[in-house]
Formats: sequence, structure tokens, C-alpha cells
Amino acid sequence: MATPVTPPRVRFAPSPTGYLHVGGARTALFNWLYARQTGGTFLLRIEDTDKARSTDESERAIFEGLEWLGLNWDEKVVHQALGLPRHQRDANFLLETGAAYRCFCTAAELDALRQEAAARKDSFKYDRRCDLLPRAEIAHRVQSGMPFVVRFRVPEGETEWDDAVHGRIAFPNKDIEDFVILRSDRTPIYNLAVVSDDIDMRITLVMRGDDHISNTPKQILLYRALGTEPPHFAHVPMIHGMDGKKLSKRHGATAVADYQKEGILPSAMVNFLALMGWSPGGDRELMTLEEMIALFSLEGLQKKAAIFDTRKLEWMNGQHLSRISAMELEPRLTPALLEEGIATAEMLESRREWYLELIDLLKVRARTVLDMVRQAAPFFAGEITYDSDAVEKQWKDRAATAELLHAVQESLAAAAAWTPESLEQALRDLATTRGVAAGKIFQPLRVALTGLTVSPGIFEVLIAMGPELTNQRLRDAYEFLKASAV
RNA sequence: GGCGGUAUCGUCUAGGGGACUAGGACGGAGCCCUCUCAAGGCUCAAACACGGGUUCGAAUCCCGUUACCGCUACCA
Repeated sequence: MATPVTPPRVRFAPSPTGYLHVGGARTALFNWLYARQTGGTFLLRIEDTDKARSTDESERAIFEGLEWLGLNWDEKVVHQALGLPRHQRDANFLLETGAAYRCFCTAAELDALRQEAAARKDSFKYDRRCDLLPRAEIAHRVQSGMPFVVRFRVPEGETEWDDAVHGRIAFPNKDIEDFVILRSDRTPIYNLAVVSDDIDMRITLVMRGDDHISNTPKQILLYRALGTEPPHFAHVPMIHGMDGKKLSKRHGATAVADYQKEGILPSAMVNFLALMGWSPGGDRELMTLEEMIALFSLEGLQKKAAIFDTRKLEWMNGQHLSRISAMELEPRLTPALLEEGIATAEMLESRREWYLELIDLLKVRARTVLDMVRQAAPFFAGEITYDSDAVEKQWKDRAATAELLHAVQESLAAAAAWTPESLEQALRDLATTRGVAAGKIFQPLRVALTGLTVSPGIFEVLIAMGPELTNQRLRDAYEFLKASAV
């Protein structure tokens, strides 16, 4: 009863000409999810046939980006450039079977033709003039070493396929020109390299950006000419910037590494990316990778381009931040803390329990790891800076504030114990004695301890700081108040 | 220009002919909670691009129009 389907093989095939773009990452994610869900194989192919633009550095950036997102690939990375002999073999095969022909037109000639067409307001399409050359002439030119490219002879008819996201798409072949498949330097053009490689890698489903829709009929034609049935295709929508245009540097951060630096968690990034162009149906939004694997389906793919809204990403990151445990968060926060010089590795190691509790305290109100770093600073020994707005608002009367903080210090010193309950008792008693609202004490104290008007609950802050640092901070506050009293 | 694709709140989306007074989320406004800020709870504003069909009935199906996007290289 079981239907013996061969497990799917999908791939992500970026060209190493920059960094890992969020659009690319999203395409990779969909392929990965599909493979993981179906028990298929997810492959990575580096399309480095454009030697001028490809760099090792950007190849590394792609690996690191995918690894950070948790998208592991199953077999050895394929480098397209290494397939050169096969690409040439395939081109020769097409030449031999008559599916392709040599074209001796130079770039300059073609350019002139194109301009003529443009002047006539005609659309340009190669007129096959080299295909019409007499056999003898072709042989002569080849023998005399005249450079040529190989063009695919597009047959009559119509090319169509059943796209997994768009349904049936058809192109009249007459609208497709005889495209080049091999350059005069014998290197392959994209469409040939892709088809040759995808056949070689036994890809069963090509899932990629829908900017490739118009390449698809050409590729299908190549598959057939090469004697192979084409794979299935799924063209996923693009990701645009807030202005509705293709996402580019103008829109700010477009590399996944940028978001890594800004303190976005990979789990949030992947969750957010998945929702650009895919939905599990219903109201489901917050998901882990595992859940997405279970829920993923081609049917849930959207046809429409999505606009990348970083505000929702940040919200989502906040949600992931508050769900993740301090233990899991620690490895992401620590490097940032060290880099900012807020703490040292030894310090964090020696007070690990305390450190993990601090993380739990901070993660609730942070949207990014960087937020946490900023909020963590006051909890470590060292100078703090007083936010000018905070001073203005909560320490307006310097002398009165100094007096108040002295009273607070005494109350804290007199507290039964350094526990949230005792400290709260002490401070609330102080408020009662002085006949003021508790907030009138908490707020100035918060500024003294953190330099900010925003922090975790004041008793949590006191506990996390401990009596020593608290007293130090209060002494610093007196100094500041005295110095700025004039 | 030619060809192709797409069209639900500002944004991400749910919706598969009657369950739609079109749901959720981000963002916005407000309220509650409260020592601040988050978080959380509640409330409000906010969309089926337009025009024709098909049908007893259309956000859902078909056709046009419009707008937007993509491709149109010896780039990928």
C-alpha cells in the first residue's frame, strides 16, 4: 500500500558574489524545510561560473549564514565551476544532435542589431543567421579558428509546466530566442550550467525565486534536448523592501549577517523568513524550526511578493527571546558582552548562576541581544553614565535627591535581609514614614543604580546588584549630585 | 516595447462559492495591570484594485482594465 516515492532532492544554489541575502536565505529555508519534512536531501551548490564576481570570502559568508540559521546541507558542496567538462560535453552533445548550432556573430555585431531593432521600436530576437550558414562555410570558419558561441535552437511550439506555486505556466516558443549556452571561451552560460548540474545532482524539485520564471521554459527545453525529463518547479515570490522594490542595500540591512550583528536570534530570523511567502494556514505565527518542518507544505506558499518589515522581525525576536532559556541565550549574549568590554569571560564564569539569573531578568524586556547588552551594563562593576533625561526628570532637586538617597541607603542597611521581600518592606516603610508614594523613591533610586529610567523591577535590580555594588552606586550618585548641584 | 507573473487592512497573512458584519499578527490609538520599561489582558481605527461576466449566491471561478514586479546579456 505504501507508495514508493523516491525521496526528493532539492538544492540551494547561490552565486558567491556578496553575502547571504535574506531573500536567498528564505529560499534556502524553504528548500531545507521541504527536504527535512519529506525525508529528502538538501544540497548546496555554489554557482561560481562568473569568475570575475565570485569570491572565496562571499562563499564563506554563505556557509556561515546558513550554519547560523541552522540550515545544514546533506552532501558535499558542489562547485559549479568544477562541472566545466560536463557542461562542455553537454553543449557538444546538443551540437551533435542538432539541438544547438554555432554562432559566429560578435558581441559588437549583436549590439548593432539590437540597436537597430530599438530604433525601429522593434523587440530584438536573434535572427538565426548563423544557423543558415552553408555547412562548408561553418566548417571553414571552425577550421580557421574563428571564435563562436553555441546557441540552442528553440523549437516550434509551446513550453509549459505545472508550477507548484503558480499552477500552469506556458510560454510560446516563438517568444524565446535562440539563447547562448556556451561562450566563445567554452564556458557555459547560466541556463546550461544549471540544467547540467541539476541533472547531475538528480534534483527532483527546483524551488527558487520567481525571478527565474522566464528562465524556466529555456531550461525545460534543455532538459528535453539532453534526453531527460525536467524536474518539478516551485517559484516562490520575491522579498521586497518597504517601498515595494526589490530588496537592496538602499533598504538598509539585507544580509543575514547584519541581523546576526544586531542581535537577532537565528530562531526568530528563520521564523520570520518562513512567514514571508509561506503560511501554515490559520493564525499560527510563532514557530520553532522543528514545528515548521512538521507544518511546511508547498500548498501554503504565497504567490505575491512580500515586503520585509523589520519591525515585525524585532517583535518576533522579542518573543523568541522571552521563550528561550538563559542557558541557550548565554552563548549569544556573552560574546557581545565581552566585545563591549562590559564583562570578562572569567567574571562571567565565576558568577555563572548569577549571570544566568541576570539573563532571565533582562530578556523579557529586550527585543534584541544588543538591547540586553545595553541593559546589562549597570549590573557589572564600573562607571555608569547617567542618562540626561533621567537626571532631569527624577533628580530635579539635587539636594533633596541626595538626602533621599541617604535615607534609602540607611533603610536598605537596616533591612532584615538582602531579599526582595525585606528590601521591599524597608523601602515601602520608608515611603510611609516620609508620606510619599513609593514610586517617588523607586524612580530616583533606579537612576542611581542604573543611570536609566528603565530597568527591571527595582527589587530585582537590588538583588542582582547586591549590597556592595548598590552602595557603590549610591556613593557615586552623591558625588554626581554634589558636582552638578550648582 | 515584447513576454511572463501578481493583486485582502500601512505591513505579514487567514480565507478553496453560502459559516464574512472578512479573522489573526506587526505597527498605530486608548484602557487595565504597575515602582519605570517591557511582557500580558481588553478596546478602537484600518483591506477584498477597478469593470464586466458565470451563479440563486463571489474576496473566492472566468474575461478585460489598471497598477506593481520580474525577464528580455557571450550575468547569475
